Amino acid sequence: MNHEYPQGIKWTKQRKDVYNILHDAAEPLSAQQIYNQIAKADEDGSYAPSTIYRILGAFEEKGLVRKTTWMDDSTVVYELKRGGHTHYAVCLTCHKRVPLRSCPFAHIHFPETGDDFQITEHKLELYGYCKECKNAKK
Amino acid sequence: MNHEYPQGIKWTKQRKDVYNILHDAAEPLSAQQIYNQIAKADEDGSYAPSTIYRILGAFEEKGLVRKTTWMDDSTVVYELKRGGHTHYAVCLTCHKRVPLRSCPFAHIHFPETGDDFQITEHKLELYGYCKECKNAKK
DNA sequence: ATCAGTGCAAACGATTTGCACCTCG
DNA sequence: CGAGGTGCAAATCGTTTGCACTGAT
Repeated sequence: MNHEYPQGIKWTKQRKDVYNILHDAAEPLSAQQIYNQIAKADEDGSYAPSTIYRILGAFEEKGLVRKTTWMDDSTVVYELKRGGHTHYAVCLTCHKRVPLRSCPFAHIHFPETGDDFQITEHKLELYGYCKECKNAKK
Repeated sequence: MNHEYPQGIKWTKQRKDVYNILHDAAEPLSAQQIYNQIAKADEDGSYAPSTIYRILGAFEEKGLVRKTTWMDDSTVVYELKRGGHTHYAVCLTCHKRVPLRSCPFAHIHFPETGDDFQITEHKLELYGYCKECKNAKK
């Protein structure tokens, strides 16, 4: 836990735990995943599920986290807002997710939308087959 | 209803109705939206919600529809698989969706994924502010 | 001390499932 | 006629809410 907790919010034990889990996560997590992780780690009884949801809601309001869903799965997931953003390639067979090492839009302009729509963010997911599943199919 | 129904599946009245609605839809629809549309149009009592879900599930298995979610909203939506695919720009204020008139990846290569991941599909959503909401903010 | 945060259990909305009946092919 | 589809109601799953209690500042 060698990191600072952002200011302007009350840091209870529960909130710190959730924050730490998101901080160490390799990819966006659902409320359930966070709950399970806490339940496993915490001997002294875990938190109420509702608490996790409320904490995530509070984090979102404060702009600490980004709320999204994977497009192939309707579960809501949360990720800490860091400097940049990451896109993923998702395997259609084993559902493994591989982060892209760069954003294809870094130096590319977005297409016109017809009206003068002002683009500020974007989300991209690639789908296909990972090395293992591709070979397995042969 | 001047269109053919794909073969290899039993075409009940209910399935035809759902198919027609998806056929005429401008964008992906949720089971609820389809249900509501049928409930409104059909005087003679509408279908059981479960029927809509089962029909959509059957369509997906047959490869007739594509199942997705909007990334800013966890609702599951379905769209008929047609020739191409469409991306949308979503207004962060009024949630209006504007279809892009072309896919930015039409002539652009995907970034490396590290492993040799074989990309077959992709999904993109742009976020920002539509003309009206952009002006309203001033 | 005070007010926001938490636990618990009940409420909710979307989706699924079991079972008896009905219908397309 | 027979396999598969449908309606209904109960069950499930993720998430939200009301209320009394607890804890951070």
